Amino acid sequence: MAATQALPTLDAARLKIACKSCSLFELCLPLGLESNDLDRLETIIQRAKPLTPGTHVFHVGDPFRAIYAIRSGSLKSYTLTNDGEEQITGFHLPGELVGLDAISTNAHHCGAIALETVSICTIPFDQIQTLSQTIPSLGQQLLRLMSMEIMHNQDHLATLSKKSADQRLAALLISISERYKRRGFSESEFNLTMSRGDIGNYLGLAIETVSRLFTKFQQQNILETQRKFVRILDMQQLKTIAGSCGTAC
Amino acid sequence: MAATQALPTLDAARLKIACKSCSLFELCLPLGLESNDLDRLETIIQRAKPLTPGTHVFHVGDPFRAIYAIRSGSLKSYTLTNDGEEQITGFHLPGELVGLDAISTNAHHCGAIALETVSICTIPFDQIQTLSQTIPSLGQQLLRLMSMEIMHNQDHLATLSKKSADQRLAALLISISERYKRRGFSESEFNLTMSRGDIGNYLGLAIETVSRLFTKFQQQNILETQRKFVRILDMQQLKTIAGSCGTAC
DNA sequence: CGAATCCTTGAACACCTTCAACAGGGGTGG
DNA sequence: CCACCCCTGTTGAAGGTGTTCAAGGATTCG
Repeated sequence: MAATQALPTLDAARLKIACKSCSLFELCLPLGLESNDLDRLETIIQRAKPLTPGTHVFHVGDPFRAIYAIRSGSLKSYTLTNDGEEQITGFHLPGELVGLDAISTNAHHCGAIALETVSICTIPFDQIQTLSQTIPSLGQQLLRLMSMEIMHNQDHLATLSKKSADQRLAALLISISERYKRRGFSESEFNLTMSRGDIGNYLGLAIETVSRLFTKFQQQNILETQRKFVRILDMQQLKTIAGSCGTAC
Repeated sequence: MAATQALPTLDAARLKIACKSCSLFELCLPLGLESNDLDRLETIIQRAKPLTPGTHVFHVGDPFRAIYAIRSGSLKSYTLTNDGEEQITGFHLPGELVGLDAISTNAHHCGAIALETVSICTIPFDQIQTLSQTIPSLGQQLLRLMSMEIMHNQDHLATLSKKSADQRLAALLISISERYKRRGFSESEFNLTMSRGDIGNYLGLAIETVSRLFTKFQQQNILETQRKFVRILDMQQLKTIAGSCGTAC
């Protein structure tokens, strides 16, 4: 059972500060694991050098070997449409997993690119599967995370299908704000790590429309922006715009 | 509604002809299972009376107890937007699983409604999890099916984000055609089980737009339609419209 | 047979896109 | 350090695609 071999002290130290002391613990794959199971998970996790902005974590079509958790920084994931255009499917913050869509085909259907300097935990999939057989809660957490991804995609799908441009941008800003908040950062001030073009691509809008919306929100005193920096001045109104459901949400 | 009479011998027979002889075997959850493992899976699968059109398989917010496989007929699944509107997230044919999005929250995020008379296999989730611990390939197949759902949602997301109304309807018709074909039905003639309103809702278009597109495709001799019946006359052109990538796809 | 529902068609309008030009940083090289 | 260039982002005007509003036709079901 304890395949964990004695490790050099340096590695042990590095591993020790890994998942157990990671502030993202409760958002990430290890959630729900016992301490000793966590130790076993940590032995299979690989932590490489940070990636520089614009670097691929994996490309579309790459063979599927691992899933990836973000330790710090942010990513965008994208698919290619059949005429070769990029469709951004999500922006990912620390604690989130990417690469889950590759399980069924054994090849990455999405690509993932660093939006800023990013630290990644690489988790080889065959080893997760092996571990899951003796750590049921690991497999369960993997299922939960995949289910969350399905839910999130469905929400975004509804956004693209039904909402106006204003609503879409408001919803994105709120989503980013809430995710930063959960990670202990300011919910009202942050730097967008993605370009206007990325935002437009993700929201199904032209880049010019996104730009105009930022201007408009600023004129309405909902936001204050300087290029990538955003300060939310009126969260309530932003939520009203996003949800268009009066005061309740 | 009517009393579910216990018919022991009939039930036993019905269970016996279950997954092993089901024509959907290779599309569904049992794929990849050994014969004896399949027997064990079949003991937990519940097969109730067919549902009548318009009946819910499960509602939004229902506690999560099981996932559901379609034996015959078709379903639509939908989420509710925060202002209470229905957003259809998918149309489902025999062999497909629904309810996978509920795993993370233990409550159904989507609802599912029968579009016609539908036979359902109910697979209690706690029992799948128990079984998966001794049948690894069952857990793997579940992961694969969830991954496929993620991929499918991402494709649809790209459709809503980038494609024109013509492209969206063409893509949907091709998707339905291909899925019928894989199940041994005609790829060029079928009955749409969903309404124009459902199609519009799914594709992010007004019902009037959908209606006009059907008229247009008919005038272009791509389709022949009589209300819900569709005959595809020019599959090649339909694919060209959907993909807008010349002759290749 | 009538009512209700679903679908179709027409016309005006709105929203967002496209095209075009310009502004403003950030980096590089002189 | 400044000038220059490139890239990103902003702004304006025109145009198109799909929506909305409105009315009429078809089908189903009681």
